[in-house]
Formats: sequence, C-alpha cells, structure tokens
Amino acid sequence: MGRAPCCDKANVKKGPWSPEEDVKLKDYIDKYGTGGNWIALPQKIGLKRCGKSCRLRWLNYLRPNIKHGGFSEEEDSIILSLYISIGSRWSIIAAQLPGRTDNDIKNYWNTKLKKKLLGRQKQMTRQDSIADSNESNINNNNKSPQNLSSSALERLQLHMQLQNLQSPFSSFYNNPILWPKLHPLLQSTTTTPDQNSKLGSQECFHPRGANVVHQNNNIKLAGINDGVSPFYSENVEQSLNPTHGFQPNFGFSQDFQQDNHNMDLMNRGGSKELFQVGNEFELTNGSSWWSEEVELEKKTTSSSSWGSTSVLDQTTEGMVMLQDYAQMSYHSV
DNA sequence: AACGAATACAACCGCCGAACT
DNA sequence: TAGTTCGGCGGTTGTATTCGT
Repeated sequence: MGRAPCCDKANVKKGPWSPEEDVKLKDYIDKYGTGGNWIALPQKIGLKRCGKSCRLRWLNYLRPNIKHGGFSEEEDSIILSLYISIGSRWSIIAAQLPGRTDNDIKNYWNTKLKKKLLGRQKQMTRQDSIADSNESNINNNNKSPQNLSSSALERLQLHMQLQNLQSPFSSFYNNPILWPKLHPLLQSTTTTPDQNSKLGSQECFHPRGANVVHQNNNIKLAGINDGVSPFYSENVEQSLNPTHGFQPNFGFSQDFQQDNHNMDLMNRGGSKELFQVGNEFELTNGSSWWSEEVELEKKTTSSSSWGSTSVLDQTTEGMVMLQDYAQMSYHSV
C-alpha cells in the first residue's frame, strides 16, 4: 500500500515563492511558530503550498541569520574537511557553519567547490606530465562530475585521480605535519566528555570515527602509526548531531556499505553479500583495487570481529588515500 | 546582437526513520 | 505489533542568468 501524499498535489502552487507568500509565512511563524506541524501550516495561513515547501522556504531563506553566497576560505576548508570525512551529509556539514543551510552548501559544493578542486587536480596533472591515459580519465570525470552515482564513488574517484599524481602512500603517510587539520569548530563539537574520559583530554573524535589526536596544534589520526584502529568507535555515534544518528564508523568504507544497503552485514564482519560492494566501484582502467583487495579479504576473513589486522590494513590504506587527498586539497584551496 | 552552452541556485521529489495511534 | 503520519535528508530537476562565440 502506498503512502498517502502529504498534500493535495493538484491544489498546491509550485515554483518560486512570491514576496507576498514569503511575508505571509514569515509573519505567521514569527508570531506563532510552526506549531509543530508543517503540513497543517499552509492551510492555517491561506497559502496554497505544500507543507514541505513551506518548511524548506523557511529553513533555507526566511528564518533569521541566514547567509547566502560569499563562502570564505575558512568555510571552504571546513566543507572540504567534512566532505572528505563524512561525505555528502550536508545537514551535518551545515551544522558546523552558522548561518549556512544544507541546501546552500550542497549547491555550493556541486557547482563551485568541487569543480575548483577538480580543476586544480587537472592543472597539476598537466604540469606533472602524467601519462595520457591518466589525463583522459581525469578529463572524462570532469566532463560530468554530477553523473557520479554517489558521494562515495566521487570521493573514491577523486582519490584515484590523486593517485595518478603521486606515488601511492607517499611521504605524506609518514609525515603528520602534512595531514589535514580539522577546524577548531570540529574539534570542539566532535568531542564528548565521555570520549574524553575514555581517551584522555588530548583526544577527540573525527566525525567519521577516526580517533583524532592533538599533536602540537596539529592533528593526526590515531591508528595509522600507533596500531590503534581509527575505523571503528561506538562512542562516536551521534557525536555530531544527536538527532541525526551516525552509524558505527568504519572509515571511508562506510559509504560503500550504505550505498549497497549492507550496513548490517558490514557491522557483523565478513560476508559474501557485503563484498559484492566492490563490483560497483570498478575503476575506469578496468582494475579494481578495492574489489580485488576485498576479494582477498573475503577469502581470509571469517571472523565477526574487526580485530583482523588484514581488514584493518585494508581500510587503513583507504583512509590514508583519503587523507592524502584531504591534505592536498586543504592546502591548495 | 543573437544564439547556444554553461553555470548558479531555488525548489521539488522520494526515501527513511522516529513518533504516534 | 503493524500501520500511518510527519519531519528531515540527499539527490535531482527546472529555470533564470551569465558567458562565449
């Protein structure tokens, strides 16, 4: 049985909001609030709009202290860091940028920031005289970045492009100075007293679940050098936004899980279904580092625990690739 | 000046999960 | 416990504007 529509679609107005509609909506909410029911609100004030549309209009444009356009370099950095870390969780990213809406950030990323970054990568590729085949891949991606099926794939592709620019696991791996800094906002909002009590006052959590350790005002991801897995932490759940609810974190691979609806399997460890994930992310050159590597894991991993060092090594490599990209982008934006 | 392409951004759509009945 | 409703989210689309030829 289908779900009942939230409004009578035949009798609601669509398209751009008129100034009169804006005034009606804003005046009412200023006086009475939303009443906890967006669906009923348009009828109360005589607007022929869907409740969802009213909500969107209010949240994105009419509510106080909304900023539009003019993103600063600092905001760019925050968006980039968070996108690398958590992907297209625009509402979470927006929560770190006062006055910004998820819609605004999403549009900004899709239309400007992403292209800015890809453009830089392309430029660097040319400068470095990388092989034509690699160049071809990058150009193809630039033609239609919006065609990418998921943020995870996009992030992966960004990294694969990056891999064309430098040798794998370059000196960055062993140089924490080069690792991306998280914005102070993130440091403060991603740490909870509980986490602190468990991890010590100098530690906080990366939004994606990596254990972030302060080091002389720089930050590193614990586990890369010290053998502690950065990829799973129960404590980080909901640490950013209690109403949103993070899933348990497994580093960058989480997006693959979500994209393929295999989170529950992933949480339990190795499984046949889970590892079908890799197929979807076959790379443009026909190789599939992810699926091939994971295929190996499928054969060797039967434990329900993430204590398997091979699994951790695999995810660590992926995370390092992500951090490689974050570092490059962070310093070039 | 005219036209098509590219870009920017507002708004819509459908899905999901929580709350409620 | 199952069904329903609603808020919230991310992806996508539609359209106005800008840019390049």
